[in-house]
Amino acid sequence: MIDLHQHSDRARGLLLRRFQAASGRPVADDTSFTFQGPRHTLPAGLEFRGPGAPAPVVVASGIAADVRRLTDGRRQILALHLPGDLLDPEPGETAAALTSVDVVDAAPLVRALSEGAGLRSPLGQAWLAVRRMQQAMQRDHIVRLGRMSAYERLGHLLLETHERLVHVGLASAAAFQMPLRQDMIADFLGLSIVHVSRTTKQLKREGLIRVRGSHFGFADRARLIDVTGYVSRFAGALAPPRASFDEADLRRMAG
Amino acid sequence: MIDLHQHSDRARGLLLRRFQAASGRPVADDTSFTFQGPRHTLPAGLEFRGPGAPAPVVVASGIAADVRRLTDGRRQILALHLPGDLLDPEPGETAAALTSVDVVDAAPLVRALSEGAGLRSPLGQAWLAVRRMQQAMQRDHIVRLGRMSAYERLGHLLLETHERLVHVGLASAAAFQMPLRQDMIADFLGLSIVHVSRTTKQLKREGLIRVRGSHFGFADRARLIDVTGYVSRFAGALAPPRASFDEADLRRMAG
DNA sequence: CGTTAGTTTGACCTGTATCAAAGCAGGTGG
DNA sequence: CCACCTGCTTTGATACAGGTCAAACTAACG
Repeated sequence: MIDLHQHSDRARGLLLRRFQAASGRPVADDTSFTFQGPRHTLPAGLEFRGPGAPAPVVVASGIAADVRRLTDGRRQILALHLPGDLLDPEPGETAAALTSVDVVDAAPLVRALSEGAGLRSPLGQAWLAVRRMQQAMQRDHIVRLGRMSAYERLGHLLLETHERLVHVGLASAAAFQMPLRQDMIADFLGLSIVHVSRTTKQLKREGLIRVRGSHFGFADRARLIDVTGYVSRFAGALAPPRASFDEADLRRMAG
Repeated sequence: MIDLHQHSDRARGLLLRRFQAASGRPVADDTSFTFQGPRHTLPAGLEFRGPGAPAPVVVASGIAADVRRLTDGRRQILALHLPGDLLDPEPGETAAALTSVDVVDAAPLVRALSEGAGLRSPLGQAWLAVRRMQQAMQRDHIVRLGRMSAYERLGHLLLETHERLVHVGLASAAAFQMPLRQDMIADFLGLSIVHVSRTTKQLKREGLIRVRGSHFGFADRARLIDVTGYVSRFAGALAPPRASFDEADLRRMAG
């Protein structure tokens, strides 16, 4: 009971930080929505297809991902969902819990947006900002896979993941707990496990990162940003929203 | 004048076919919107940033694309826009005319949707279907780049492009005019120009395709679909939504 | 402690890139 | 009508990034 509330509060806090980071503006901790149970714990390895029963959902802890699997077993991770992220697999797509994942139903938020505040509200704008950011990262991912070397891909991913964690308060300025195992990194970056290991070593050797277990630190973040061409997709980096079609997004989530 | 009208009508016809193909339902040729000038011709090679002057826009002829360029000149094509497609670059993203491209302003359509028909209408639903389809193809692209061989990538692209052209009436059942040069294909598939040439030859040699200039034919489409794992993203092909991660699944996968 | 899941290393192989040159149009001007 | 561009594709030779296989290492954990 108490546990449940702590969980919902945590998810709420993370989500609001996320909104703030994506929109670039503080989002008042208004009372237009609250999360209440049921809270689900998805065991590591669980794969499920969207739209799910409690969907969309907010990740409270653990790492989820959108995945595709080819007939011969090859796996490609399409996107990562860190704590505070909205998880809402498209119809026909598969999502997976990479680690054990706690989620809370985001329906109250959707309701608050479609009935109450609306997309014009700060909350609504933040929601849209998050979606735009997700799509921008999806495009980043295409570039990473299509035109970057393993070395660049890994550095880029580390910078992106770190930044996302920082913005929900789960990492300090120059170091973080990497939440992905090497096999997941491999399936995300389109590489083999072995090569991820070797590439990590190379980044270390060349003085760009420091690693102890799953704890990563940036030894020379500026240079890493330079060599990977990393561009932040958070607030400041995004142009202001366009007038048209805000409605579309809402309906998609609602219907 | 007359030319202008022909152009707008053509764009309108293509767009409606596109809507129909994406939504899987005939879209009545309602009069809720019409395209009128100005019609732009974007010269081949032009790059521009969204949101552009006439945005969104419908491609009437030619090929446009969303592109990213790395600092050292490497280019990655994120998505292709064939005739009948909506082109609406995100803020901060770059679009390019790969060939000379004729476009018409899609504002009338946008107005019709936001003021008149609404998203619940057949037209609105078709619009949403197109957007969903674009996103599905974007995810396909990630898989192609991350986990498929050059051979698979190329075959997959040919099938996709052909299908898209068929649905706007620009290709017959088993052959089509490939609208992309090999350097564009390379930048789309994350390959070198030379390897695209070699891979094309291999597909030919193995009896999957027939090529004469830019005219491509499928010699054994079924086998090509099989070997590339191609899945259509057009209407009928979308899996019906399934209720998911109910407790049953959780239990089953828990172990 | 032994067991297990994850990472690292080494040896080797292959897919794809790179470089450079040669073929092949389709158009232009002489 | 030929001769020559110019833009695109193809071919060959070679190099390298990244894959595969298999074994050794590490660390957490019962």
